[in-house]
Amino acid sequence: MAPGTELTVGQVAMRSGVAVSALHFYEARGLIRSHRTSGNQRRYGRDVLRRVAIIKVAQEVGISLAEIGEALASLPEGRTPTRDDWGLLSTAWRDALDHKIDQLKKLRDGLTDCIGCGCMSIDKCPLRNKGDRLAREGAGARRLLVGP
Amino acid sequence: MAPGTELTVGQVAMRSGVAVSALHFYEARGLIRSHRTSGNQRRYGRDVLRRVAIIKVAQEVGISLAEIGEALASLPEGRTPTRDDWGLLSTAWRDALDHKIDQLKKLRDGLTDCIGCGCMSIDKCPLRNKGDRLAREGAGARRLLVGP
DNA sequence: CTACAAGCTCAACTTAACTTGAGGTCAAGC
DNA sequence: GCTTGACCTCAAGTTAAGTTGAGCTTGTAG
Repeated sequence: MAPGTELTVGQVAMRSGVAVSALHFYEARGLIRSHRTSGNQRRYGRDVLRRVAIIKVAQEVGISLAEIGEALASLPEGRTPTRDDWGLLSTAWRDALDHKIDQLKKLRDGLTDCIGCGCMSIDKCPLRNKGDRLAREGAGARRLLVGP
Repeated sequence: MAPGTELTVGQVAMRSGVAVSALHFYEARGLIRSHRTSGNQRRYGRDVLRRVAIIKVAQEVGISLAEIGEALASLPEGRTPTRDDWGLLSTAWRDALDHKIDQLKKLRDGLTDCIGCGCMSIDKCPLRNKGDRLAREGAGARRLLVGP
């Protein structure tokens, strides 16, 4: 296949390290897009690799598909995101990430402190209280942890 | 209630911020323990609050109930965990946290880089490559956890 | 031109971590 | 002694993020 050619699901799967079924799934969820050949087979533009990469990385970090979907929705459909598109997305995410990193650090430091503190009082334990705050934030109806 | 008294599920729920049903659930999973009154109602020792706190915090960090259960199993049954018990747990978990923070930073930096880099080349994109690496790592049957 | 690998759809199953509900029991206040 | 609210059990439902399988179509290599 000449470079620049469109990709089949299988190719995307191989290159992205994501299962074909997962790609179908992402498409059903609107996270990626494809068009079809005359024979009804999916064909993807190269931007899909970028999108999938983003999805995976974000998931590693515990961002839900729903959230990822919202972020990706801000990218223009069908064309490879431009520098500016990227800028918007990544700036927004970076802020969220910064926040999250910060919280995790606090949590970590809390843990470290708790090694020494004895923490007999649940109510005063900084760790516990942090946990509460995070729990409240991160949890819609439910939280699934692939992550955070 | 005099201090030192045993707690009912409702009380534990209120004090720990966890639903009664979740407490039942944890008990079924062996993460916490109770004994019963003559009328078959659960009564918890005070150590349960600490355990629940641990469970919640660990979850924040992305540790599964199964793993938490294993860790808690190493704590002596029935008594409030000591400082040393805590030390072991929190050291291990802090590593998981560090890992997670690290991943978040990578994602953030990847995003940041991508603002400027234009990243038209998927193959060279740092984000992409990170994604690949992660994909390979977690690829087994399915990954659910943060793995250290 | 015919295998057979890849694709397609759709429904059902999976796991984690709970929640909800039905149907029945216990205990404390009036 | 009765009513009300907290408990109990057990089964079934829920959400996320996919996977698996059946049954059928495409496309490509020999």
